[in-house]
Amino acid sequence: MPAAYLEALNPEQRQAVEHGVAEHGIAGDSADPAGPLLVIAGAGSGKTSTLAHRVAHLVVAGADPRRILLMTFSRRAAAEMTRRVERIAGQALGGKAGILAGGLTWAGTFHAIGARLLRSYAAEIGLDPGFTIHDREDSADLMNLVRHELGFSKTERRFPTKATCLAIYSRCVNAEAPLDAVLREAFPWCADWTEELRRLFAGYVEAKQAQNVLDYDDLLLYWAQTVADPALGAEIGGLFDHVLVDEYQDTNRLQASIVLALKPDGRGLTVVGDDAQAIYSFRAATVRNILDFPGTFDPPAAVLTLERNYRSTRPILEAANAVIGLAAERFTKNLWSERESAARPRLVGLADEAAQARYIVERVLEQREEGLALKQQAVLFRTSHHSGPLEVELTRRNIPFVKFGGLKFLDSAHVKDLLALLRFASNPLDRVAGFRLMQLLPGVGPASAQRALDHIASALDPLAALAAAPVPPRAGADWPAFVETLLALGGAGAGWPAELERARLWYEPHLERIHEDAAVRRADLAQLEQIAGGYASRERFLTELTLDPPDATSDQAGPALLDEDYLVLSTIHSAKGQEWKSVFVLNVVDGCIPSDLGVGSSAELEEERRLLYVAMTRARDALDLVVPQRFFTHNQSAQGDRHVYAGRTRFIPRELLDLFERTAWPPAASGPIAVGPAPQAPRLDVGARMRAMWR
DNA sequence: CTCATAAATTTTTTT
DNA sequence: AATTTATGAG
Repeated sequence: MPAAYLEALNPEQRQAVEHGVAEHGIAGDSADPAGPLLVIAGAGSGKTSTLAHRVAHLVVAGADPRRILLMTFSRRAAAEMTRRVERIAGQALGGKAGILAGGLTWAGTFHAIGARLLRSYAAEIGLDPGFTIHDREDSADLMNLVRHELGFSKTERRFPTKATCLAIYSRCVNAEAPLDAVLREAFPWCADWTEELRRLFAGYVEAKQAQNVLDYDDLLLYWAQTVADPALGAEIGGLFDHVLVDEYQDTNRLQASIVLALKPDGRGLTVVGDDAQAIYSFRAATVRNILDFPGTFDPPAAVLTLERNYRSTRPILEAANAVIGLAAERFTKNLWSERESAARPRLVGLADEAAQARYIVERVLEQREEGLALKQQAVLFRTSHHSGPLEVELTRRNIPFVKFGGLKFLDSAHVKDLLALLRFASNPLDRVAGFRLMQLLPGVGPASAQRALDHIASALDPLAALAAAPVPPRAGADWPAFVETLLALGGAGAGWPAELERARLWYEPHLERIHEDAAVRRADLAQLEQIAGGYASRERFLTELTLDPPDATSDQAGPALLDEDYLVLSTIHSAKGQEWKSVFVLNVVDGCIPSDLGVGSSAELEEERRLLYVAMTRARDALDLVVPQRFFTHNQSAQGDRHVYAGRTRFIPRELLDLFERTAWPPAASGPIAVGPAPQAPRLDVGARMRAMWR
């Protein structure tokens, strides 16, 4: 008797769920799971649901949930997946749901899982288990320190910036490619610096090790190196009977190495993805992983394709298919839908970004009147700052919104200062944290900070050494308080999260002194304390916060907002895997999609095309692509005009136009009447004419 | 050596 | 528009 939850699946989904799982329990026993499986799952084809069902089905059939490794692209996806698995399996198991107790203990991102494994295997690979994790900015700061030490900051020609150096380093690691190849392919303008970069990276690696610090890439790199050892690889791989990987098209070579080292023969391995939705090659992800997957094994992996789309109406899907259909490379499937609708997606032409913002606000409100909650609507854009004018307009009209992607609240200086204090107390060898902290004190600059850090670097008890170190000449009265706070935090301390309050009390006077807008920033710190309460210990807090930063920012920040209705603003990248009833895409204009920067190579151009495809396939019932004739741009050329006149994106050429309903806004018939109190564009821009006289 | 000011240089997207 | 480097005063 097949389980009820299987009945809801279509034949392909069901095959994917049942692959290698016999009617009565897992084929053979759990030590001998099925061969490798690749599921190609198109947009909206029920991918998440299928994967969740498969995991649940494995558990129902007797697999131990604690021996299932489930790796997702984001923390949010992991949480969603866990929730669904527990629901499905809970229902099927009924009274025996106790089997799920503890649930899926190994569900998370590659980085989070890596951090956890490395902490427990630290001793065996010569790593101090107390390591701290640097986020992107910390890593860049450390890179900068090394760059300074090597004297690359005062070269004749400008050396690449710290961020660029880190990006190059990161790509070498993640693509498993040698430096010269990376420079040639991705950073040609830095090719002259090959030898200097090599020395820089060598220094960077040494600095990280001396300070007992890992960066994002290390979490994967150390993991890959560990499982590359046959004995350790077998041991760690042996922890798991089943390994499932979501969004496989957006993994890079390093991640693929890890997966293959865990399960060399592919037994128990399932990967899911969609080659048409690969949008992370800038992070060294490669579609080859998914395309080459079946042939990696002997016999090759089973391949199942999910082509039925349950999300979008047929006209929306047809338009999206047409866009991706023009791609240089054919994809592995064709999506179809049975959701009929008369409404084609709209292609809306309007004057500029201000009009674009007003159009969206108006349409969003209109749809809400018709009963569509704000939460069911989303605005997507290519780059984070494209939503600027819209955010202004939304704030002015009092429409609540939450923005995903772009600047995080953790990136703000004051939050980083406070976190640096906690990190430095936990790991006094973390120079980046110490360097940042000490310079908060008046009279302490880079030189004094360096000296103090040098003084404690080789000490057995670094904090004690700091207390004994000479006080920087101009630090004065602030220094003893600083040291005292560190000692208090470094010892047993007041416990968590009381420690954070102690840290804040030290920091607040400095905050007042440094920042004009201290009041606003204090509110952020209060919020941080709120968040901190949710973590068991300082270690957990610091680790998980860097790996999983709260990913939404909103104007009227605060947890209260999350209960209310709000409009979603998101970069296309952050919108991955999500769906809304109504979707707006901003700036569907050449120069934005594709981005001006993305037209260099044809590979980059193709990725931009997939990006538009991903954006379009987020929509269930309504899709508006907005095309401003004129849009604002900065630093395109040194003194060039800041307005750019651009046409519709090249990804929607004339022959595709019939798939869209083309409208102009405001409607021509409405005449010169202003809509609401919104400022109209001037009829005549006299100032622009005056400026033009002299060009 | 620190701190303030002026000049120069810039490539989105994120774990 | 924002960040980093160079320069000069104290």
